Amino acid sequence: MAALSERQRHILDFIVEFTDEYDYPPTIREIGEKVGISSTSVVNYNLAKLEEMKYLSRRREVSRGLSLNRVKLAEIGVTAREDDSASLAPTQAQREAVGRRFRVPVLGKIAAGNPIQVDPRDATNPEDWIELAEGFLGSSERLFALRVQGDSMIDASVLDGDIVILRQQDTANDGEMVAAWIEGDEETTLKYLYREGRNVRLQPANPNPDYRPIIRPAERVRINGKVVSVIRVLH
Amino acid sequence: MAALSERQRHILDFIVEFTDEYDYPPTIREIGEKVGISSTSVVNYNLAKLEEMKYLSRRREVSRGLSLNRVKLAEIGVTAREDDSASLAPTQAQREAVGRRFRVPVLGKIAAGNPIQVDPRDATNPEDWIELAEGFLGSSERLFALRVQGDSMIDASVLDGDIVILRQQDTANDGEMVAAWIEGDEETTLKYLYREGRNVRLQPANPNPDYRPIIRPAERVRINGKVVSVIRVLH
DNA sequence: GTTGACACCGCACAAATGTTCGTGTATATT
DNA sequence: AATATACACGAACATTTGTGCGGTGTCAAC
Repeated sequence: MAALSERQRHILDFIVEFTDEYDYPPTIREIGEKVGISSTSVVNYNLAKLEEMKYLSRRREVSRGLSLNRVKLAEIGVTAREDDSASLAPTQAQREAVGRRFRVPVLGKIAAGNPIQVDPRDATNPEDWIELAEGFLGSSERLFALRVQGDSMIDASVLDGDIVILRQQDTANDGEMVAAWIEGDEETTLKYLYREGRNVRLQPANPNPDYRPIIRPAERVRINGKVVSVIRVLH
Repeated sequence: MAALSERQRHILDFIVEFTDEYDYPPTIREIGEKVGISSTSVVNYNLAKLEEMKYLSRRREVSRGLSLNRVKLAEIGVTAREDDSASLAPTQAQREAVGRRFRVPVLGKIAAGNPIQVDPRDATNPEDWIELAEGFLGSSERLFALRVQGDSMIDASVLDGDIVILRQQDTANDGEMVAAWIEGDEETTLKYLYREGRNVRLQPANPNPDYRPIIRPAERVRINGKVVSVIRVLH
């Protein structure tokens, strides 16, 4: 699967921003204007690509017929608003009434061993939701979850089958457990993060020598988020 | 200010329903069709009224240029979807799967050698609550939580500071992780359970020889509950 | 009975907007 | 060199879609 071009990322960013502001998606021309594309057909072309990659769905011959896949967007760090689509924000009282709970989408599996891509099929419809109380993990903003596959983090007491909850962020401190996207390899993996000069070392936590650290130039590693919680369900 | 006509209410209902399904608002004609209005101008007329009454706002000369005021809608009982995090709306099945939320009391700390009587029936003063979604752990009945102190279960990837969620039950199968009260020793401990004849062996999961199995007559061990989930919050 | 506000209809127009086609330019592949 | 592919451009086209205007019917007020 092809990776996102910079242009496509801009398009996604803009659609999110626009939709959040107006409650309806932009037209092809509105996208082109903002992203700096003079031709409507080019926008159309890229939208088709984005649909192929499941970042959004389109309805043919329908104006503004876009529907974002926000779950998939979270994967690549395109953040959207968290709360309601009300153009007039809910009052404080209403917020209280609703309660401070939030759901976290379990986007798919992340291989902590042999790195594989987060399964795009499951990304459309998260396999599950984890519901937590605010305050438990601090802010409810920008959280998502992944199901761990493999044993590479076993020394960190993260087992195969565990669910890790991550806060979406682009950076992290040395020694923190992160989910990272490795450009070129086109893979997402769960590892400890260490910086080493211009490089980034993604360190597994398993004494088995099969699990080797992955060292890549910093600019080719994009951090998806930092692990803030680990959840295990026994059977 | 005039009240809502039945037609206008239908229009609002439809816009909400449509937007929830497609992520973009309907056109004037789409509204007319569904609500049973043959003329676009009539829809337009009523939309103007609705805007006057602040139920929505419109952008002139913009297709689908509607933005609902969900707060105002809530006042008159027009319900919208609860969440909007996923643009591809959850299926009914998924909605059901998420189910109700419930809170689990964190009753206290549990540690070998640190005698803390834990009585799930006496949840008078829990130090905290964990909030979970039903379906996540099955029934919400008879669940409680404890904060782990010590490393006796480190080999089971249960670390100091983790929160274990237990289902209150008097018995458990061999190999299950349980919280057990040991009469005579007057302590509650978190261990693996094994039966050995008339005896019960409570087995820690730590290679350190300091952590020895505890073997007691079955009648002197009371099982408080079985661990069904482990939760860790990183800092 | 006339007036005027209100709700509605049908239709035509113009603007907005998605689609398509021919073309060009790199880059990789054969 | 020839071919294939991905990406881009511009223009024309066709459909979608909001707007505007003339007209109808009802009802309460004057």
